[in-house]
Amino acid sequence: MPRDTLPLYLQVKQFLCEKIDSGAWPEGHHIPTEHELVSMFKVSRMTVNRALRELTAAGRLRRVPGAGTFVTDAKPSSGLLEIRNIADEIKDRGHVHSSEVRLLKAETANRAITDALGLDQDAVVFRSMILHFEEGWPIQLEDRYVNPDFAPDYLAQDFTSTTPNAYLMSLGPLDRAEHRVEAIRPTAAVQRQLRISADEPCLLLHRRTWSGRHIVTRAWLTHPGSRYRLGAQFSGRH
Amino acid sequence: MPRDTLPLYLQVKQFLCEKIDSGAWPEGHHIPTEHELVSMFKVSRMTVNRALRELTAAGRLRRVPGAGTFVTDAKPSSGLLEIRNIADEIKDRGHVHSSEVRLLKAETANRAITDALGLDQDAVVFRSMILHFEEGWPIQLEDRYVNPDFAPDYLAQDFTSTTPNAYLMSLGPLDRAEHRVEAIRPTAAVQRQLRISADEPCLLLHRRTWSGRHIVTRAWLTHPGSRYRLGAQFSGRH
DNA sequence: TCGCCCGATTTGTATAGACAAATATATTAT
DNA sequence: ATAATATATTTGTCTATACAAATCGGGCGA
Repeated sequence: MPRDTLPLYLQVKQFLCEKIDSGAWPEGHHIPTEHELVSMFKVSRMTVNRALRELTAAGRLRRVPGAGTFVTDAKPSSGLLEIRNIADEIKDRGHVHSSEVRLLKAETANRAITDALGLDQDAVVFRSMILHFEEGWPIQLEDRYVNPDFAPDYLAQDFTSTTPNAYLMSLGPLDRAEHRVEAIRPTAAVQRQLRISADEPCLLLHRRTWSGRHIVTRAWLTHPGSRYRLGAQFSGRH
Repeated sequence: MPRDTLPLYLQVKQFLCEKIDSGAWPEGHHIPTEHELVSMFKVSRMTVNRALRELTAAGRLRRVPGAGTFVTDAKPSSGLLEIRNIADEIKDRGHVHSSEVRLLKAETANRAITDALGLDQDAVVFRSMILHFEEGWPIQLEDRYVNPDFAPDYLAQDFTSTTPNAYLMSLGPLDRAEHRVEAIRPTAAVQRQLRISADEPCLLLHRRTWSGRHIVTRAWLTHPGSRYRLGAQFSGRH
């Protein structure tokens, strides 16, 4: 049922989200009451109520009967289920994302890599290493091998403006992914890149992505333990 | 706003969920129209609409304007950090699982805990600490707070024969869970329990579980980084 | 027979009003 | 001053109604 104008309850949601995202309403802030929003938007209370109810279900607001509606203290953590690129994740937190390409070349991979990508031994594969920053702080070191059959122009991309994940998804449907999460000690190279000490634990997210029956890419995403959390929500019936 | 009787829209949701879960309405089934549900439950259309809208948001129904409402084809993929108990996981690997109960008592929790469980301040909550072994090696330290309203007999259970997770699931439907994964340095207590050194990173899985609108349990699951990996598969569109 | 139009059905959004329940605030009594 | 009480505020649920938009089905005409 597309329409020329956005439904009223979505307009209210949009307004509220902007206030929260911009930081105008910090965590714990007491937002306008339903009655006030009714006056502001000239809509019925049911419409305002729906907007507030949905944002509450989404975890952005917390409502206390008799008291008021407040901005949720805990920001929603990143989705582990969804294959998101780190840039979107950071932007959703209202932070600035930037990245540096540390390596982008073709190389003859070892047996483990070619096997994983379903290629012949000694086949040439693409490799990229990209360091992602959140508000200027290193937040993820992305070490990635890519199947050239799937992305022949991979090396020609500018990965400071788009992420490998976003680029690969634009080429075709990525229909399956496998993740593994580990807590590890950083190697010397990782320590240097992420600017952390040797005793800081790291969260390593290992990801393999399929398109059809072939593996498209295999990535190791290393995060500093002190600056990153991986989150996921599941909802069932009610 | 607890009440003696379940809100009408939840009654409708419950009815629909039972039909779907029992298999009475298979995938793709055309469920009764809003008008029919209005007649069945003697409620207003807005109430029925809310129930259907929320189940659609939860991914259990698919609505087509002008056509009808259908049971979703794809079952919810609990693929990722599935709520498995560690015992099953270890057994699936063909290994021997054992466990030791290190603590099992009622205590007056701090504000953060009672808030999380939706209880009054200074309310008494149940707490358990259980150490799980795989082939005799410590593999998980489970520190858990439980809402006594949901599991009044929690303290009387024998958690060497059944896990807290399995017990809680037997009491009622756990319909929502939130996970967070971190890489952390072990505390002194954790080092001792898991028999690891101070420089060994640990994987901390933080889990909150809901039943209806109340949090049932909050658990911290700490694994030694060298002996544990968290795996997950996810298929679907992007 | 095939295609088109019109009406019936179904979902999507929106309103105004109502009462209940939980909380906060002000008032009163001790 | 403190405690108990009354009042106002705020959220939660529910109803009856209305119109819009999308789809489906049948009848009509070429």
